Amino acid sequence: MLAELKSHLQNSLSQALAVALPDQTLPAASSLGFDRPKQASHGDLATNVALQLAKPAGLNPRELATRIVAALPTSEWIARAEIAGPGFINLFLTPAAKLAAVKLSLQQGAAFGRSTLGGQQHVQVEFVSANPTGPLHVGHGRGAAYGASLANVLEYAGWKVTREYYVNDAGRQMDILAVSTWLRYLALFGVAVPFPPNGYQGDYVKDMARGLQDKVQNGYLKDATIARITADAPDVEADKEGHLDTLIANAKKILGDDWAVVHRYVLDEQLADGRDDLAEFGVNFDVWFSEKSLFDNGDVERAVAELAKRGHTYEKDGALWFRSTDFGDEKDRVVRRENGIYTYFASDIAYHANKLQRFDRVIDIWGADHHGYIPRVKGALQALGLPTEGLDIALVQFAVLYRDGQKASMSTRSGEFVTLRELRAEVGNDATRFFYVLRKSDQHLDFDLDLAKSQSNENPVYYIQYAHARLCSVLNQWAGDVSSLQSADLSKLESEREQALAQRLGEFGDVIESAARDYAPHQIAFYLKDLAADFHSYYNADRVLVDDESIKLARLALCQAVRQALVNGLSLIGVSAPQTM
RNA sequence: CCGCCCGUAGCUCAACUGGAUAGAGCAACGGCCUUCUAAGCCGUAGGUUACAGGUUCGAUUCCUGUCGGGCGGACCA
Repeated sequence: MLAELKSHLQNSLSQALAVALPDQTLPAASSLGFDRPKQASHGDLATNVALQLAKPAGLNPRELATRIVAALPTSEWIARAEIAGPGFINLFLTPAAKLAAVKLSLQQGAAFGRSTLGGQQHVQVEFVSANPTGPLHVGHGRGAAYGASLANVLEYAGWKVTREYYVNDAGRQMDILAVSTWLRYLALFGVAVPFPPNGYQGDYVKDMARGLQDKVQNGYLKDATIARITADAPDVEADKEGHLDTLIANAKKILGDDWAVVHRYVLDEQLADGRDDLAEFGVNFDVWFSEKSLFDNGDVERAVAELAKRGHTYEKDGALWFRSTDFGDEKDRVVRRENGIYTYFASDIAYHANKLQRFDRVIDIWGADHHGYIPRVKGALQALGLPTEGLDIALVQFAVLYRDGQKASMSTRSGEFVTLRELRAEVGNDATRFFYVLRKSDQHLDFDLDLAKSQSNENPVYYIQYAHARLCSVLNQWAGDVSSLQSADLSKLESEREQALAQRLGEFGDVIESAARDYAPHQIAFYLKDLAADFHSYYNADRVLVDDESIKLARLALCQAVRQALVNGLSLIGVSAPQTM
């Protein structure tokens, strides 16, 4: 409901409460809420204050409700109030109240639905953050769609938002990618080292190898031989991880300074690929934050030292442990290994410490498989004396792709994954974004490829877009100046369907705030479906372009107002609003 | 064995954070195109909200237990 209407109703109700319960301490007007009843006979809005205040007041709820209604001041917004059920107060609104959103939408245009809920606080949304070791797959796609939509919604609801991608450019995985690429490169010159089973198998690695060849020809061939590369390597069957680590060590030796160049090359290639992929998907980032930079500038060392200084670490078996069990974790965690190398966890502590200093609020979007990580991260921040209330971690459940009723598998190493790029090419960006965001993020997602692809009424994404196209068509046929519709006489909108549609329009701002508060952009998709449904129903029942000029203008005003909400809402979830279909 | 998420119509999912007779889409069935886009509309049918207790005026929602599914439980990331 519109802010103006809401505060009016809150004040009216508050006045009535003061009369009905003169001796009670009453809730603040701004805390009074209203429900939207499911049934039309229960009015347009309902309040349960009488049920809630009955007990402290020592009255029965219906009696209290009667007193409140009797004390309710008369209003141009409230047509009447009724008492129902155990003590609900049902409010029936006047047409003027229901239609108020139409004018507001016309006036505010692209800002219709914006809110000041966030108070311009600075929030960071960190998402995707996939290892740049290969193409993004459909699981990353869901995190991307969710994170981008959430960031948009928060921004629209009055936060200052920074979209950030944490680049894991420091770890062993990048080394594995670099050595995988180099081995493929060597193979181009006939140096056929047996490819390790736990290396990166995908064709994109071979593409990068050819890219290296184009760049430097045989410049990285050095004096590599199978014998030198596999020197001192344990048997693959017995110890494949050790085998791979030895290959990496030998590659570093053979390549010398060029190792860093190859490493940098594969990183840049994969980051650029991911960035392009995401940009085409309508997902953009303000900051690409390097994990490696945390090591280079000493942040990791400092964070661990601070933990130690505060007495939350101990040494055991040559490694340095963080006593995370003191903070609710199920076991203590290593931050620095026996070999002196910091764990991923250590850089993650430094990263989160860094983030909490930069922002009022930090939202991490993680795959649900990382849930076990939460206690140790929050524990470490607590141990550092940082405000963990500022950190929210939103888990996104897996997306499982179905094709012809069959599960499609996805494993990066095996190279048999369905990439985000393939998915987008097959399904289209709009349907992909919509399907991803149509489920609550903590719900497992069955992504039905055949349904998403279908260009038919089975596909829900077209339902909303079609409503928009119809609206455009009507407005185009009228061919008048849309801005003139602001002065239309809305009292001509007398039918129930028109008022219901206008009322739905008035809920848009509530949905934005609710979606922002709950980190739940799916609510917007559902709202848009409802709004489109109300419009389709109206469109089918009544004609817009009628002869009566004032009625026509009023209806066009409603159309334009609804169209604006559809455009605004669709853009938040990254779906286009086509003018024709 | 332990921890987290989940279980709602045949299928895929909602349910305004504890409200009234649990709602949509698809699939099924019956209607509506010489009039602004039929990718639409109108209607019918479909439920013991996994199960058993508990909390209270009131539970899909909160608590306990059972069953079932997913994911975790590295000096990997």
